[in-house]
Amino acid sequence: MINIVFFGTPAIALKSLEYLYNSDKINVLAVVTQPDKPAGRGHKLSMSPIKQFALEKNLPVFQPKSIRKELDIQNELIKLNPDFFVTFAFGQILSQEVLDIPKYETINLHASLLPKYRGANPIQRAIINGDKETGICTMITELGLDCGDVCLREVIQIPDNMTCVDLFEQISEKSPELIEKTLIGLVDKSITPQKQSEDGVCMANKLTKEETLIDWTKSAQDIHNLVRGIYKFPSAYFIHNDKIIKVLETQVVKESGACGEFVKISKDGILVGCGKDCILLVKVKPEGKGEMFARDWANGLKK
RNA sequence: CGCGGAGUGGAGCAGUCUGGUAGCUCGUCGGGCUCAUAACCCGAAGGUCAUAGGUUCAAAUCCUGUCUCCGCAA
Repeated sequence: MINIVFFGTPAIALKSLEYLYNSDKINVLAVVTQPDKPAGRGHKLSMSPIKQFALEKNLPVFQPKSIRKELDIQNELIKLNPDFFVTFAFGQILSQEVLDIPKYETINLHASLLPKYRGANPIQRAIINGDKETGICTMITELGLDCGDVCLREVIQIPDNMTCVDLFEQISEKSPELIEKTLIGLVDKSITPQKQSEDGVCMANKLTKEETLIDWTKSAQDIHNLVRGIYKFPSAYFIHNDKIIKVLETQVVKESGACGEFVKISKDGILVGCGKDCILLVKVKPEGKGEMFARDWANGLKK
């Protein structure tokens, strides 16, 4: 039986926690997650999905504002005498003192094929950049950002119409087993962590507001990649009559037209000119409104 | 009590300020035109205007409460 403490916060890590909790080879001693925060409309205090699960299963929950600074929580973790720490989208940087607590290592799951896309936002970046494949890695956590030795990796294909929501889903599905295999492999020494190559290191930075605004002078393919890369959240958008219009679904069409102009409105949607080819807006979400077909939105516009 | 937008035939909207016949762009159905059509022409069906009260001769419209959806911000 391998004893672990699970560090995680958002929904993408939930299946992994659940899987490890149900595994007969793994024993989850406790869960560490971000503090409850006022979130959403109305600023209601809400807890992370990971905490909700932990409460349901009566697992001990720790919620440090900063795990590096809160020695009392560190001491509690030491008392648990864990073999591993497992981190997955925890959202805080650990210190060497924390990394030294578990008997073996601290294992992190990162959602890219390292050393590509180190950092905060590997999933959406892979789609925005038009990559044909990405993946997940388990790695030994070291002090630098996602620079530790890689234990296991799994490739995930990105078809042309995959959205980040689909990719999140796949990563969420595939991660649990990879983590379990990693833990077992490290204990029985069947896995030897490999150094990351220095070639191909690149960072996946957080998205800025400017990046999510559609630039119609770019190629239709680039815009399409942006739209599906940040589908649902935060969504690519443009401004029309001073309102934010989010774009949820598009298709690249081999036609030409002036950048940003509505070239044609048909039952399929709104065809907009781009730097290269045209992009067909299929589904949009105007500010203050729900998701709708672009064609329906066009119907209601004043002529 | 973070800021704000919205609920009107099946869809998207206007009408609300200034109370007085339910409107627009589509869709659906029927008919016409056409070799044909997602195009065009003619016609029809379909709405207790989110909900509960109040004001009024009269409320989609003014006042009060409730429910629901959404954008920003975090």
